[in-house]
Amino acid sequence: MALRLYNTLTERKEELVPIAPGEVRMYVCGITAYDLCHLGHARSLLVFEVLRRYLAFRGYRVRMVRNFTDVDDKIIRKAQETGRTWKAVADHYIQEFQADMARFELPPADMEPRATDHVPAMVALTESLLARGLAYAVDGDVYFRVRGFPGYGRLSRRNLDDLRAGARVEVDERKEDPLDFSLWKRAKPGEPAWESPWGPGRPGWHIECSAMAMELLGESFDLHGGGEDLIFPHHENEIAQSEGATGKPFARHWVHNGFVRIEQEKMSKSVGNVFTIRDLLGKFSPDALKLFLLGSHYRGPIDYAPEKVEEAGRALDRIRLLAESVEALEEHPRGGALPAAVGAARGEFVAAMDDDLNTARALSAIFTLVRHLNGALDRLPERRRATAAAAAAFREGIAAIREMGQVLGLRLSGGATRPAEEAALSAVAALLREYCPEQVAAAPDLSAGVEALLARREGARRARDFTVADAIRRRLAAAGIEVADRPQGSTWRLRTK
RNA sequence: GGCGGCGUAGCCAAGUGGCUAAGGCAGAGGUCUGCAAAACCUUUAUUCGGCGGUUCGAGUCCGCCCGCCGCCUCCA
Repeated sequence: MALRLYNTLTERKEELVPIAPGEVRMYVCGITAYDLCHLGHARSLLVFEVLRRYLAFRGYRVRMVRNFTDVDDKIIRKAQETGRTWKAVADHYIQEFQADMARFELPPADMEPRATDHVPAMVALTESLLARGLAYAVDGDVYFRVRGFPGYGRLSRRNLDDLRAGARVEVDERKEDPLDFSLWKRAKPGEPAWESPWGPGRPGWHIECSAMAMELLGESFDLHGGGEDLIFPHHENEIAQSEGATGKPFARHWVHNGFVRIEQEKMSKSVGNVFTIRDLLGKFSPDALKLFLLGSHYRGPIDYAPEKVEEAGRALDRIRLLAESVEALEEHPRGGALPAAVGAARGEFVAAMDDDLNTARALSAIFTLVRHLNGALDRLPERRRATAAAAAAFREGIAAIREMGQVLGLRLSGGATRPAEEAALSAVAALLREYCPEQVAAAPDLSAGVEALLARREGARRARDFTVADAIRRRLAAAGIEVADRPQGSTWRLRTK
């Protein structure tokens, strides 16, 4: 068994066979640094991070490159609008991107090149395309001659005549064919410029990725990815430029993720239905957002709605609560029931991931194991006494869940999110003023506050004043604090969203 | 117009022609509890947009129709 991944180029699932045995070299198109990232970016970022992690899990060394486009029309326009330099705009949004990645708990790629650090490679690539007759220069601009590259349209399955018929491209008199695209753009006054054989200018968008990918990964590498909207023209053009210049195959495997939609419509700025990563992570934990995104297959569309992320958060809590219960197990000679099914879950997880990164199915394997472990836990005396062997088996189960979760980029541990904590804290403060005013000063943090309220509640319970006891419990629950009454006393925990 | 995708339970969603159609959320009943919560157990699609066809057998393949979406211009 090996990983089979859908290849856009061949329209079928194909086994990923690295060119260099044991090592996968992958390039993923990164962001253009002119605005904050939204949920669509988050999905793409997550999908390829999961791919990378799964490859590592399968024993491959992985080299993943994700670029930054730090010079282009949109950046220049943003600079003009806001009175900053193009460089300041790009630097700023790259920093914001990195901050978002940290909040979303995704690590950086192995290499994160900026386009402007690789201009000489882009110039060289353009020169070699000119030398091969696949490009032509006009007044300081250089265009790729689409008709000169026979394979053009193979990735996106388009033929040039159809494209031309449907083309809504601005007619540029200087182009031989309307579909020819820029390799090099002559600088207008005030625009960023690098020296070149054709005069000062800057590289076109598509050539950036070709040049950086080949410089960092070699002329031929294993996998190239991005959102499905990049298939045409961006990736089509990358293939034409790269293979046109080298005569060698560029990327073997092309992987594209589907869109995030809002109420059946593509999320995009023109529609005005964009949710930034930043806003979403103010409301939801990274794990909940990830679980939501991984709940459907990466190639299909996914419809965003806040309730769905909340649902994912509830599902996630089941895993967290199980892990906490297992950590709290007490070893006892007369424990019970050994949990089984760890091996089966792992097998199903691998089978699912091998089948075109089917994270939804992989998650079902995890949740099935969660149910089995919970069931075994329920059969333990007081749900907490296990023999040494049983306790070890439970811990092995949790370790397996953590390991599988980790491949999916999930943390599956740790406390509640900061927003949840802040909301809980203010609710607790209000309850303290109402039920134990003398304790307000003595209970400065959440934990002390809840403990004081639980002590007050325990007093009420002893006095069989269930009205007060239940009111306190109900209002704590409303604040996200879940109280459980056990034979040994009451416990509490903060739920996440 | 060209190319591509989707339509599975109340909601989300997986499903590689063949045992009883994953999993999550929500709902109902039960166990536990002073009552709850959590957890577990049971339960919720004789059926996969519609109609035909291929096949011993189709959610899965083919055709047509209906509905939704995307790409063809910058876009994850």
